Amino acid sequence: MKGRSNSRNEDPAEASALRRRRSPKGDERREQILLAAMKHFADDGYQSASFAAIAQEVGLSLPGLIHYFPSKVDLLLAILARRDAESGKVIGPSNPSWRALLQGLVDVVKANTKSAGVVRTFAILNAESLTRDHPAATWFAERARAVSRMAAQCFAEGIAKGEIRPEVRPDQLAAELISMMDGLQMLWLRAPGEIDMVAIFTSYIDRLIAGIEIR
Amino acid sequence: MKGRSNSRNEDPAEASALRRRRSPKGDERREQILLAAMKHFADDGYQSASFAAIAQEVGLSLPGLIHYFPSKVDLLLAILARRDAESGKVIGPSNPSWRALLQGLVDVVKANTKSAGVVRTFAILNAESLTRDHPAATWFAERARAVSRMAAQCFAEGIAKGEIRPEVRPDQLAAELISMMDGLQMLWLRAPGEIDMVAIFTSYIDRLIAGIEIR
DNA sequence: CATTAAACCTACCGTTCAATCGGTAATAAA
DNA sequence: TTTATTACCGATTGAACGGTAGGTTTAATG
Repeated sequence: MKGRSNSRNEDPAEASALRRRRSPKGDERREQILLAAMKHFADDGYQSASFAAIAQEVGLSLPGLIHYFPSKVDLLLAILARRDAESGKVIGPSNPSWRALLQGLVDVVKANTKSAGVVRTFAILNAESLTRDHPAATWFAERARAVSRMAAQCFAEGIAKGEIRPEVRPDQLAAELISMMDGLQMLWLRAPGEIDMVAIFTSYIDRLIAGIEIR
Repeated sequence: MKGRSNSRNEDPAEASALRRRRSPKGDERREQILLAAMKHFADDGYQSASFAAIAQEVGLSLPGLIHYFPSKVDLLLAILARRDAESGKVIGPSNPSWRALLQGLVDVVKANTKSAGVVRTFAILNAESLTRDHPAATWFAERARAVSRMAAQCFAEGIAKGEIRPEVRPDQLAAELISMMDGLQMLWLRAPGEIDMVAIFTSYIDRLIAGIEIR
């Protein structure tokens, strides 16, 4: 009884929306809101950012904002969900070689220096999510875990192929990589412009490769 | 006219306390408060921690706490000031060789895994201080700057002495070190026990030395 | 012993904040 | 055109928060 199936409209997009009416105005609003929220979270963090201030920035009252995102937490989760969707498109289920992985990370750092706003948002939220009961804690934890496992897998294959020294511990090396990237971002957040993230990370990666590869 | 100089009491400790009466009970309270505050800041961060809850933990009402620390910011700054005092005792104005510096950092990481509570407090505050107008922002920024300059100086001397490859950029290497230490702490904060900070940092430092020294 | 500061307390205040209630107006679908 | 849903708003609420006012008791000092 859930589908009357009389009209010609049966495509998946409509089916997933399930009784959800769309309006172009609403979609645009959602976009504005997510952008404004990211900006506020980037400045003040999630906890200190004011839900009402975000509403005001897009020309809405607080109830007006709540119409789109029923609570502050929902707004945060929507931002994280969108990040999932976007990175899902880009990365895909590929399984790169360890050299390609490292080169890819360098590219990521390069790209990050261009889009400072988004990067700042997620770096701030990442740091803030270390506190107790933070609504984004599990998201960042799982994300770090996934990346770590992926990288460790690459290094393990490198060892198996005889390209990487066997005494290298894949999981530890993966943790080291993540630490360096997150740490660099923290330093960069504090003094953007004073620090050359790309140069530092590149020289680090070069030294890393030289240190683990079998010549 | 600032000193009446009639009584025999003229030692510096008394002079700096300047009309301040001491009581053993108060000193003990101050100690309790600082400890409780660090615990709360470690759990929730400065912003989300409740001033009144800290008071309650040491068996005081909020005004009772305010008697000792006139505001929440004052309490935070007192914690930072104490850290300054303690690290001032330990480090001193020494100027170690770059090898001694790196070994010292490894020792610091080792020591940190023992005293998790304090470390967590400062790591959380460090991360939180990245947000706008955070009361601890300048403290952490200046601290990072000081450490960075010190390390860069060590590396520069190493290059001058012909022990380190001349293409190494001292300031960038110093930034890399700080990034790694802060990043490792973030990862460790999220899953303490799951990550072997000492092992990861040690192998990183070993590879770093091998990569920059002239053989 | 007298004085004075320390060591607290109860009661209260002003603000900020996320969220609710109960609506109205526009608009898309049947 | 009817109907249901979207897209909002003004007023309000309740809780949490940092901080103040004004007091009393305890204890150190001269």
